[in-house]
Amino acid sequence: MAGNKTYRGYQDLAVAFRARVEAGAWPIGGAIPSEASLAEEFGVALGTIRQAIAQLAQEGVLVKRHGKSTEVSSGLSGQSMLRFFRYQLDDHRQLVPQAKIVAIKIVPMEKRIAAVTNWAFKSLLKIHRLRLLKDRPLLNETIYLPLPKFKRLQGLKPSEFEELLYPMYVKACNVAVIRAKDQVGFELMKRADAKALNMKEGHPAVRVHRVAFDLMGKPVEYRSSVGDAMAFEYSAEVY
Amino acid sequence: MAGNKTYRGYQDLAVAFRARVEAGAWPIGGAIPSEASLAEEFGVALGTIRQAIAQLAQEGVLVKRHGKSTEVSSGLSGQSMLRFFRYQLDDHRQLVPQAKIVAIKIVPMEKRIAAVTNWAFKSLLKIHRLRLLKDRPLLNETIYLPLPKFKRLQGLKPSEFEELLYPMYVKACNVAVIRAKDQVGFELMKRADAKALNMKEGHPAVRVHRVAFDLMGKPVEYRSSVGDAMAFEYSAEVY
DNA sequence: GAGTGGTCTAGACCACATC
DNA sequence: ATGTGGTCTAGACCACTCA
Repeated sequence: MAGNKTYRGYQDLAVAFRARVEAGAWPIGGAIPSEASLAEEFGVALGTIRQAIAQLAQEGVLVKRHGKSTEVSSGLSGQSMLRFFRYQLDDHRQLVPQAKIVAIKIVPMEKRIAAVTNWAFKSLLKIHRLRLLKDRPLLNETIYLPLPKFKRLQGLKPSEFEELLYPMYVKACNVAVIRAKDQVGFELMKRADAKALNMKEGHPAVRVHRVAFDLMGKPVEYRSSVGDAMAFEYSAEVY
Repeated sequence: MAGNKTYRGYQDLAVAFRARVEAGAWPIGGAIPSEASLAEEFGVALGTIRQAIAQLAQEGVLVKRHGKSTEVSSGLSGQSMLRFFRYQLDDHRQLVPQAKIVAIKIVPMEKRIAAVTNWAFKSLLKIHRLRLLKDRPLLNETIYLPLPKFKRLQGLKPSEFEELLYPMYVKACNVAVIRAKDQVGFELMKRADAKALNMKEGHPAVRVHRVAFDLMGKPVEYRSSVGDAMAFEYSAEVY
């Protein structure tokens, strides 16, 4: 029915599927057509469709649900930096993390950000955000978003922001973050961070620079998070 | 020919293959039999064998070589902690990292180590090791190895150790490390670390605790590495 | 029970590495 | 040229989800 291009293998199918996601034909969080119907549509065997889907599932673009459907991933959710803090370890687990938007403004592109993100945009949405636990500020975050794509956040009031940003990106801007790269470094706390966190300037601080990627593998967010180094414990897997 | 057990799916095949690796029937770094011969041996279709192999390849146990063979992984090699240091970034890249074994001894199991590794052994091989760049000490490492398995390292002289430990584990003890979990934290440098690194006690320090896993997914090494926090930059991917 | 993804088969042909 | 892994097919049957 639809297969317009010359067919050259399941990788081409994966590309075609990706294109549908990008075009919005397969919306974020929604189910894609069944394997059987795709096989018919593209004129290939079921196994070939399955191989293409398996690859995209592996990359985190699609999520398979046995007996139900295969869906377009709606991205990361519980990946907050807050999980690296070891405050109140013995305390009750019922702590509700809070988020407070301090400021939102538009700024011109900065060179250092363009360098790590490869963004060619001219202006950025810069969001200043505080993360708290039991009303105590733990993380001072600065978030940079490319403006064409995230313009719907531009006019929002701080109170209209949700606690978790990634799910909010999906709803407000149709962007799903499925992968990120973190850089964890150490520094002496700068005045601005110290003020926001109610700590002393020069106190040992941890700084995490994160670049987040969407379903197409393109960088969609740059974030810098600063907190108390002595209470931070980062964990990661190495392969 | 060999299929002794009741066959219940490709996951059972994966288990059987893993068992062969563990038993040494398929030696580390060596090629396993061809897919066709395995299909015949186990009395299943080629595709089923391929699925089992794909799973183990995904887990890092096997490595596929198109046109050649599928091999048992010989593990990580270039995963040194030294890669997180940003000394002489503009300098020539030709820096040869060095490693110096300071001390080797046998110690009784420590509770905190048993807690994170689940080891039930009674004694450990404790290796004190220094990592240097241009003769400058950057990392002070303490490595704990369970003793039955690593007894062949016990009698070695410091000079007989190689620069990279993981490849050495393969050769000397038939253990391949294919995965690890890192925990990155900050602390004020303790006297012993400061002395080893030629720094001042109380200087900001980074500490990485690592648990390394072998082909069977079992923890085989616990390591604690301390360095100058100001020169450290850890990077990781988030999924 | 209908529909979906998961497993398996038997066989064909392609792509790569090696001699 | 031979042997290995990689791709694809067409069809069967199983396992899970949900109305």
